[in-house]
Amino acid sequence: MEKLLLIDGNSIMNRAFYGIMSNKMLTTENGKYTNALYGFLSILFKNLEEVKPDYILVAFDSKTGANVRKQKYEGYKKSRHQMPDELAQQMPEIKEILKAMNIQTLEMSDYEGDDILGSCAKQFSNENIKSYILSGDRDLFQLIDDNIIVRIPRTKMGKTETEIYDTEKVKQEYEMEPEGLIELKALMGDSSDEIPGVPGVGPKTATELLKEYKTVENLYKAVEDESQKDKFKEKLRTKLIENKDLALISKKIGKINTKAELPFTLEDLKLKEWNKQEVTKLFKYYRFNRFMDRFELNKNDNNIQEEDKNEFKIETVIKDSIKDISINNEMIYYLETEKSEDEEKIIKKNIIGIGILENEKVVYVKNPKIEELKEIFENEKIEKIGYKLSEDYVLLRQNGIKTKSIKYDIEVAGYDIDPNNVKHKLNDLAMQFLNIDIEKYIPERQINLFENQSNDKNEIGIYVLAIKRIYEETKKKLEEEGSLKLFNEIEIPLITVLGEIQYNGMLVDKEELTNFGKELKQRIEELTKEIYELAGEEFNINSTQQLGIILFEKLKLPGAKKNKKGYSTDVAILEKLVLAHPIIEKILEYRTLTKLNSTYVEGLIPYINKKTGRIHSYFHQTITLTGRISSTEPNLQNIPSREEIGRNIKKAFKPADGYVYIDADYSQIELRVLAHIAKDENMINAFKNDEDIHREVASRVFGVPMLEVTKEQRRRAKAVNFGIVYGITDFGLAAQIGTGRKEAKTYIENYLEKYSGIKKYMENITEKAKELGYVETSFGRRRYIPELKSNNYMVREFGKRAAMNTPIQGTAADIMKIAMNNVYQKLEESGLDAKVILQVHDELILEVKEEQKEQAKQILKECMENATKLEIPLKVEVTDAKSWYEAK
DNA sequence: AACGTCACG
DNA sequence: ACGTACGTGACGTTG
Repeated sequence: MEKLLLIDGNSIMNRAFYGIMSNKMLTTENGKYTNALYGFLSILFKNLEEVKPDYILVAFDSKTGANVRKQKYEGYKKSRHQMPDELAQQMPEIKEILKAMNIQTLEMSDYEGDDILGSCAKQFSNENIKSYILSGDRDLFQLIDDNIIVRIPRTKMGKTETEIYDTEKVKQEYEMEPEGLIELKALMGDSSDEIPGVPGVGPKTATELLKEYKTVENLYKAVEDESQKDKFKEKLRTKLIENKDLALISKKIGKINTKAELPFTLEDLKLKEWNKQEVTKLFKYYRFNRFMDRFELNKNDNNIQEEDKNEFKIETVIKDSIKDISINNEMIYYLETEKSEDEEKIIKKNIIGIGILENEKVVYVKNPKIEELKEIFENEKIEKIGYKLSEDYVLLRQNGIKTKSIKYDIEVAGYDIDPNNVKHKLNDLAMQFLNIDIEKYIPERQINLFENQSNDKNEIGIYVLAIKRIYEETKKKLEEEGSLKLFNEIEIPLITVLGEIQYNGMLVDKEELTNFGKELKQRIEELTKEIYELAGEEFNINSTQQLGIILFEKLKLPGAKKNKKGYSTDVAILEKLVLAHPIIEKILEYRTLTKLNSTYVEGLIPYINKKTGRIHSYFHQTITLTGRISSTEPNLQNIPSREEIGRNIKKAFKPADGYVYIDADYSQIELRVLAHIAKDENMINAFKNDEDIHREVASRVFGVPMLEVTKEQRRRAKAVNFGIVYGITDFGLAAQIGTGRKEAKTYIENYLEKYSGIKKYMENITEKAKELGYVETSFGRRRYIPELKSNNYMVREFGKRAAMNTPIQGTAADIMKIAMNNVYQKLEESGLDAKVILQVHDELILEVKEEQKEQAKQILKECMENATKLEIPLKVEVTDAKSWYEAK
């Protein structure tokens, strides 16, 4: 039997583009993007290997392809995003490459790629020819039959896998024959292509209906038959009847055309030899070294590739004990771990090996002994250099090892060089800084039941070598950027503190949380009933789409605003409608309570560690663009605080018996930083005099004496203060304080006039940012802002606001980091029974032995206030409390 | 996976 | 004329 591989060119290019998009390195020297090309080819090669086709075709959408369907329904693919330029550029290029590979491509005017694939598959397949359709698009499932299979590539952890769909699989997943999917889509629609379907009918309903009626036409026969009226819920029947047109049109446009007249025979699609010379030329141009190696295209011209390969090699030897390794004052290492199911672990991983650089070799030790690890990791004379050391810190800490002398973390280095580097996998760093795909140098893991150790050492060896090289590269870059001080003095010490914070965790009273959850659920149930009652029907209140329809169509409430998916129903909108209908306040309360329950009760409980009774969140140092820390699994930096009802959650956070919390927060740190950076006299004086800053601003902006500032004026001034820090717009401010735009504009103008230093700063910083392409904090933390160079006005404006905000938010973040380092240091030296357990940007919490609280308080306050010296003092408020709730 | 929404600073 | 305040993470719905 012969095989025909049919490839959906646009779809695979799309997948490839988004799949490996953030690998910045996938560009040629002159900055051309090649990621989609590379990804497409990877997927292509994989499928060629797996399918081993005899015939092949790649189909592309034509420019006019969607028009035919648009004529039937104007909404079709209407708001589909235009292909980004970076991808569009690559479309002709892939066609050129395919041509060099002698692979037939086809685009036909008035047909979409789908139609070509469908036509080929249906017209060429029979018992002797099997078709394999390769696409990222599930719409093609409707084509599946005994001789047609669909293959969907997925990227999983950087590797591409293929999901294979045949008739059986479709039946399993959709409970119907492939052909039925045409009917399914006709009823439920498809938002990505903007096929309307019948509004209000989703996958569930549609599937049920089709089980009985098989086709849309059949269904309508029954629906329109008065005698069968009882077989349908009344609402559903009405919906179906009202939208019959939509259903029929949807079916038409959802159905792939399999009748296109093809300009070739199967014979024309025969797989042929490549034009090796052309392919080599192109691969070289695009720097697809990996493919060149793989297909031995550069065999004859012995060039850089071979050297490269030899260069990135290191001898790895196995030793039984760490003791057998000679380690000097510096240790470049990689901890090998595996997932652990142990519920009691804080980070659910086990250490299963370690690779350490020893002179020009890597030594690999399998299952290192804890005592031996302890000896080296707690040795202050051995400076540690590695990757993701905060995680290692906790991993070792939970084995009773307190790592000392952390010197260099390549992940943090990559982040400090450019926080836009979102990818942090070791391989991503290697790609970026070494221009090397380290996977390439790792021999495939052999599955060998008897001796599965044999290959680990080589893998770990490569990792250690990569760490060493990246260390050398990033160090140079940090130096060039002038960020070495920030890195060495702030970021590196912080790794330990963040590790400690995660290890320490926060004790949470599960019972208290559960009880609060019960109260919430009870009230939620009441509210649900009341809402159904007021709406006159049951619906999913959590569904913004359904809610929007109830509010703005059924109840005809005013002020409907559309977003992408329907009506907007956020608080701002709802609050304006409180008086318009009694259902609104119920919905607002429902929203608040379900949020609390699902995120902070149900969401938090599973994170309480079985052994410690504590929540040990991650605190990430390499996520934000400004230098702040972020917290996940769970996020402890957004525990409710502003509203009383939500604050109750904090009652469940309490110190261990005999301990108290010491909670300190910086007062107005961002505005103080702004005053300092902008050197604005009025603002500096206000802080020096310890004025109520919002009142002071109100007084100037509204031109009234301090004592005559009204509550409302203060509220507005406060919003202006916040707005200024964010890079204010009149629109944003107006939305915030609920006034007209003009009024907001006057406030801003008044403000900038009174605080002219700030006005100057904002002008200067955007100017400078445009010129240099980046902004910096007072401590030399840099953020590149490529948005400033965008052709799009909106994007550029955003860039300006980021340029204004980042030095402020970032400097404040730096100050807090310094304070954290100093607090940790001082607490260690003092020998107090006190632990740092949480940071929330301007708030820092310790858990301290009750008798020692005064000493700890003093240390915390002093460290925070004296973290740095600004034009104005830093003010810190400290309290002690028996729960987080009480710390106000 | 994307979106809307909402919790925090 | 357009569409907008900065920085995060989690959840539920929808596709």
